[in-house]
Amino acid sequence: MATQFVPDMKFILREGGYARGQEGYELILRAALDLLIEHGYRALSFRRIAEVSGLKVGHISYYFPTKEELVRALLDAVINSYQTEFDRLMHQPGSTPEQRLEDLIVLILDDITTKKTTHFFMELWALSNHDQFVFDRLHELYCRARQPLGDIIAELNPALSEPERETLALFISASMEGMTVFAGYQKPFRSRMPMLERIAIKSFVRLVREMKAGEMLEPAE
Amino acid sequence: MATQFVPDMKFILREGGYARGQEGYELILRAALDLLIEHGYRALSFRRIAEVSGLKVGHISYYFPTKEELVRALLDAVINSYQTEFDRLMHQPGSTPEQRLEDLIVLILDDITTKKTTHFFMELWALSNHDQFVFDRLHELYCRARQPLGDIIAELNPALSEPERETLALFISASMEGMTVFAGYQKPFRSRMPMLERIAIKSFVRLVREMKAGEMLEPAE
Amino acid sequence: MATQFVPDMKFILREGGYARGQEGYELILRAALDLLIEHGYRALSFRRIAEVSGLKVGHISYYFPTKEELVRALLDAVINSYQTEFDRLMHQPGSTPEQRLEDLIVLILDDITTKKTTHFFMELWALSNHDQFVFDRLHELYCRARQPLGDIIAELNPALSEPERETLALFISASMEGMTVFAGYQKPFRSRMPMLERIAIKSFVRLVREMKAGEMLEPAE
Amino acid sequence: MATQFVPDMKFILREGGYARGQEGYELILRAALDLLIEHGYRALSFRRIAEVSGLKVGHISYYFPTKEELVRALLDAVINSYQTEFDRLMHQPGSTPEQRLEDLIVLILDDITTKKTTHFFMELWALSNHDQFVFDRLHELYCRARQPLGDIIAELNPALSEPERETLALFISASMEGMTVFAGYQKPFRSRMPMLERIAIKSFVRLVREMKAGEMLEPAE
DNA sequence: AATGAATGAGCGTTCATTCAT
DNA sequence: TATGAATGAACGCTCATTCAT
Repeated sequence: MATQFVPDMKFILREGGYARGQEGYELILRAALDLLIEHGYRALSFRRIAEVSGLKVGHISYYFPTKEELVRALLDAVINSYQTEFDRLMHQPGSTPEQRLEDLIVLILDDITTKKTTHFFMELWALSNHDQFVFDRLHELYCRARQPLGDIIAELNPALSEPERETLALFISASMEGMTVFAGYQKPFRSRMPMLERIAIKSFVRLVREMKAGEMLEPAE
Repeated sequence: MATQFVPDMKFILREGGYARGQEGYELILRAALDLLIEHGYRALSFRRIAEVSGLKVGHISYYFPTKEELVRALLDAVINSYQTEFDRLMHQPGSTPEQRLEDLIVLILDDITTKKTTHFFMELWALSNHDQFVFDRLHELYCRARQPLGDIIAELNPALSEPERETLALFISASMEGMTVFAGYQKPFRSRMPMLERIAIKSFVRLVREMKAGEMLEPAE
Repeated sequence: MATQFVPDMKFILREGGYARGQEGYELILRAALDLLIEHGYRALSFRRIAEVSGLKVGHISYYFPTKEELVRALLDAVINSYQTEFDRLMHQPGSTPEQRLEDLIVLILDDITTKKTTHFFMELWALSNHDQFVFDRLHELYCRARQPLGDIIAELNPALSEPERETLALFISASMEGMTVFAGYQKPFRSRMPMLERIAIKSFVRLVREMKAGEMLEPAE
Repeated sequence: MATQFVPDMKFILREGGYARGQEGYELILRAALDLLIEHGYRALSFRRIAEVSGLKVGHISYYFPTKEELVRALLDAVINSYQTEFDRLMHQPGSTPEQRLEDLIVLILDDITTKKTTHFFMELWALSNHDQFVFDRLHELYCRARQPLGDIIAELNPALSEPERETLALFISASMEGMTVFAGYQKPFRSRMPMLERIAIKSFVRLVREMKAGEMLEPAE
């Protein structure tokens, strides 16, 4: 029934079990992610997963005894795949720090326009307000994703202290996440993402370069 | 500091004041908003609204024949209240354009740290991916909220074209929304919001001032 | 499907509600008792109650939000009906104390041979081992049922102390309950109940008459 | 005091000792009995047996293809063990018949206060109402357990006919079973069991001695 | 012998909704 | 207006059982 959205990510492997088991395990997680992205968390029920995956309801709770475990496994798998991809892409050798910063911005803002990222993270944001596990996993992911940004900032502006670099990275990261709301997948200003990208590059590069140590600590007079 | 846009919920009242039986209408929406903010969209059921409001389930579907109507009425009312407050607060006479921009930034970023705004908008973002009505109302709200920002930009940098000003306002607005994810209510970097505010002020003011016409249209060389 | 076993007892009335509601309420409890007696506690499910009563599953949890509440209401109703009947029958004016004791024994042992009493109490005994509520209600019922027995003993043998009378009543009451196991409804020695009754009368009357104060406190030498 | 009929569960072993893989068989029944006694028949599921025994669900239905077979094997084993112990303990040579009767009463009433006997037999009583197999096995057990009692009665009162002796044994046996309800394990009058024991001894000895042939056949005048 | 995979029925419970009162 | 009664579908989950490995 649902659009067969099958993300291109490697899921966590289960430990042990027969080969046949791994198939069902993956089918379930793929179906679950499909539902989450296509129809939101409300649609994430054992019965709808059964429909989409072609398995039976009881079979799903054979792999995941409770819904909580299913959700955790799903988030773990998807967040891990983001982490893996981020780690890979962000540490690739670039020429100048400016160029690497620019590449990073483009990478993230492009990712933001995908259906998967737009929908998945917006669900996570909402869930994280009422679910400690989601909150923690999300925090962990963002921390790791900010790390390469912090490294580049350290190169571009060595005068800044560690907390200052961190806060700057936070500001830039947050700014980019905010683009999801207006220029994410099928958002009203999706078409302006290229312009927003240029503004971001211009603004962030200058911000990092010209920020003076201590400057962000004093209240603006 | 920490000006709250919507200190109480008078806004929920329908025009014309208290007609007979209108108290029920208000009670329901108040309870619904409370549930949405405190426990998320999952908790927004007729039964729980009945519990919280002290009314009976049947009574709620007397006012709102379907859940969809209730949700729409709720979002309508709350979004309207934000709109009203935005319109009032953002047009208040300020000294210089810079000062007015700064005031606006502080106003929005402070509002973002409130429980109500953090939780309510994150629910809206998630819902807007699968519900056209939410999508439209949210778009409308943000358009009106960006208007005063566009006006200030026009004053600060008259050389920019209308679409350029709009895109700049979009960028700034999106950046600030993104702060919700990291420095919103009970978010991991809530305590750094003051620093983020200073960075935002510094960065946005310079960005608006120094942006050249046509600059954001060309790809970065 | 089940044999339409409809006990002749007055159920507790609900407070408030429409007249139509009382019907459904009684239908459910009657069906529940029917199932408990005919097929045991295992058969006491919302779905089987729905089948037997002709109502819908959801309707049953309208009256009884949880199964625990249903079970409690059922036990309350049935135990209350026993209490009412006991209180009525046991306090009726009899000629001599011996005659009243004999009447009581006959009353109880006859009741024990009914399907309702045999099956219902055996379920309760089993449940009471793992359910505090059942334990408490059962204890309460038996305490009240022992009271008239204690009164007769006091008349027949005024020399006994209060705890001695109580323990004697306990012994006699327990003895009679034990008959359920062998001479209850459809039990292997059901047909010998008349003989057991005569033994009981003979034995208990003599036991009460001839018991000496302090005798049951000393270990047999 | 407090002689326990079945101190450990060796009895559960099938004849022929430990064949290969028999450990599983024993583990399962041990776990099943544990569950039945600790949490009642409701807890007797393959899953919970698997948890308790450390085996896998599939493994349990390898030994016992259906739950019915498992339950029957369990009851069979446990009832057999009671039978064995009864036969052994009740035929041990005593001095006088009175003394042997007294010993028997003490033996049984002490056993009744154990958790295992109180819980196990109350489950059996309830099950026997809806399960012919349980009914039959229980009947058989009680018949054999009554035999030594009948023998003692024959010695004490040779004037009684065989059916009269049998009925007297039935009455005494039933009386003692009834003590389970009030003075069994964790029952409200558990602490009065010593007094009840003395009453039982006094009452039963006199009853057996003084019962006249034909007396229990005529209605009391 | 032992276990993982899979099934289908049933469990208590919540849900939005309809309708008579 | 307001509420109790009633419905039917779906929820997460447990169950005994079957089967391939």
